[in-house]
Amino acid sequence: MRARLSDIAQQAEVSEATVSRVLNDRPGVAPETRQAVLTALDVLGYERPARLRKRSAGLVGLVVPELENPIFPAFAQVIESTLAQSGFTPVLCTQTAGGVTEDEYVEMLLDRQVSGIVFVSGLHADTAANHDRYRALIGRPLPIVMINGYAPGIAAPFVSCDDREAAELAVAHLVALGHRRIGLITGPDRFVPVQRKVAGWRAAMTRLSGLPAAELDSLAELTLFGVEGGEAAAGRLLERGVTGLVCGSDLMALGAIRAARQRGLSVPADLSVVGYDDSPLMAFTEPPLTTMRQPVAAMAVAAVRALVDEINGHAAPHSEYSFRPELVVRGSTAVAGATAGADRPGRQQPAPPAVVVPA
Amino acid sequence: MRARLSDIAQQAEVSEATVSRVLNDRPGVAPETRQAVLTALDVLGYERPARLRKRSAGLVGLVVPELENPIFPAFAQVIESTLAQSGFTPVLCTQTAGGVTEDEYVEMLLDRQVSGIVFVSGLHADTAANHDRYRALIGRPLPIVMINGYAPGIAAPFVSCDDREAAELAVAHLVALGHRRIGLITGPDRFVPVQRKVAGWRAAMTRLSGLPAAELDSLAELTLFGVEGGEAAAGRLLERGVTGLVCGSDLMALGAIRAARQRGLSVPADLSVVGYDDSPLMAFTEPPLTTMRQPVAAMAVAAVRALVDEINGHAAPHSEYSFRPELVVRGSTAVAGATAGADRPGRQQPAPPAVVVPA
DNA sequence: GGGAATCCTGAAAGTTCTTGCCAACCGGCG
DNA sequence: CGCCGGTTGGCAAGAACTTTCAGGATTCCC
Repeated sequence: MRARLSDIAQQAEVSEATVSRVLNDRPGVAPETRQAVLTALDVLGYERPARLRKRSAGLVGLVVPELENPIFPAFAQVIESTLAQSGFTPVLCTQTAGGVTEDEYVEMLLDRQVSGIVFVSGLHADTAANHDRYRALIGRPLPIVMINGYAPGIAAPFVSCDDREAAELAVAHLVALGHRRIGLITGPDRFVPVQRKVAGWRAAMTRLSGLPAAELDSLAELTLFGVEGGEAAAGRLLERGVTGLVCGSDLMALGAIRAARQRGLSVPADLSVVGYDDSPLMAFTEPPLTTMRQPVAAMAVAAVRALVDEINGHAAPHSEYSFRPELVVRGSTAVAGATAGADRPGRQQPAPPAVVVPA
Repeated sequence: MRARLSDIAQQAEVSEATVSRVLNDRPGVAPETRQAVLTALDVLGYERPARLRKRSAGLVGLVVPELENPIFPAFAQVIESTLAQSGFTPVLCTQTAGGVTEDEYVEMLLDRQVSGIVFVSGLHADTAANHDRYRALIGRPLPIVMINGYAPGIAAPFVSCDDREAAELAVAHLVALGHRRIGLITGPDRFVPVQRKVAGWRAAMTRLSGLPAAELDSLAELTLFGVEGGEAAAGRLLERGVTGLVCGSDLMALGAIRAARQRGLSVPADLSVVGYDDSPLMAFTEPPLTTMRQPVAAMAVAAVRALVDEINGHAAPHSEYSFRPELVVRGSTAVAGATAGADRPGRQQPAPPAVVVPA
């Protein structure tokens, strides 16, 4: 049996009339009385009308694919604090293997009446996915913003790091160190950022490495994201004689370093590795990872600003904001052909400060 | 003016009686008619009662303090997938500096009618916080489970890693390597896990190190969580001649290693460092970090199982489930007095497999 | 200290919603 | 064709909720 007004009135020691006033958010009730009624409401498990729920507006969904790659917690953290500064309450939704899918999360967020949704590396980055889901959201209308990925025909702001440029800069860095056989390790081909990195790598290799185009195909390994994928792919590429590797994520780069070590090779003396993301802790790895930094904070601020503008009715430009990656030179890249242990006696001494080379 | 039953009946082209039947979820209404009424409800913006909202049940809040320390994403990921397997939809809430507080998140979760809440390292671990908030939740009643922290007088299941044991094992490991002046670096004193680590460290030091009790006080540094806190504290302890350090988190351990390097010391030759958590990527750090592993998966499963039991009305024991930490020996600890570069020529070769020493 | 204005509250009157009953309608089936 | 089960509308009684109105408390001003 559901609680009735009379029950609540009894619990709060007021009259039914007062309870009714509180429930309908009408004036003429003292704040303490109002609070007492609300408390009684909760005690008896009475369902509050929506208007009494604080900030039911101001909720923003944040959908990220996973938390294992530290770049995603990093994005989540920055976006959340930026949203909070704008007065919105973030609701973080992360997919898990065999768990809740992006669509299910979106449905839940719609039920919860969110004001907008930020997608980080979601299905919008997957060319094999149907993007009608996003058009449906925009049509409701519900403001959405996409980070790292692009799909044509979706009238929403896109915020991306320039993957193509990142791959080109990584290749250029390795070429400048004397490398020529430079492999690429990244994720499955259906993802937009992967395609862009492949394009950038291929363009830079064609321009700078002097390798014949036919040979390039054998130096690109598209594998699973994560340490293990990088490890497996690096193993295959090392057999093809690469001395430099451009990786699509820092985790893949760590996997590649592990693969090299397992073959008795030293990084960076025998193999130079460039990561991608500059996710947290990469300065503490062995060796400290040279990587392409995504400007996470700037991207988060841009995404939140665009979303807030849309929420407030000021349509943001529905184009792609492209952010420049920075090359962060640490210890995983070195001049090609340097011998292990010669002038690099391990990294026992204080690590040299990272050199940041803006694009 | 709010929509009335008669308006909805008109919109759906049915009678008021039918609308009333649908609203109260009573039998005797054809599925198509029911759907038509629900549609009319949404068209007119009538607020549906909770029971008609899709999957409003099955939502579980997951409150974590931050995402910067990788142990928290790790917990979140495992708990989320465990919850998903039990048919619950996790809602992850992370606090951010200057952003949403734990209480605000809890209030939002209550509004969203969650079935339960999991707190990871929340205010329940803070002895300076008022724990009435948790008693109020339990009184609603709402099932809650706490991870890593304990507060007496809260009738909820607690799931913790045995901090005291972890600190003792870490000290024992360092003592076995010949260290005697072993410092402790951990967070502010008001947190339960900190107090327990201090107690464990003190007990083990008294038993094993031979140092006078009076001297111990100067070897414990309570500082801020995070890399910078560890760095600062390690600097102070190095001046007091420690050769081994037990740290309250992996991030602090990384900070401690950085502090040692900045003073020209080598880890582990001049200073051995033990972390805590075995958060992801710690096998890739320089040097690979010796650390006390929290059994994250086991703890998550236990916490979720307890919560699901409570949600289903089978009260779980309201005591503390204490999980044993494991010592994971990697490269940041070595025999005391070993000279830099002598028998440890850097870690250029494949890292030896980590040795896991269960408690 | 008194009086008036204001705010808050409860009783009662008024409105909306729920429920039970029954008849009407519809389609399937013997 | 007529029976039958399921569905729906009409109606009315009554329950639940809202609003009105007047009384009581508080405060402020003189």
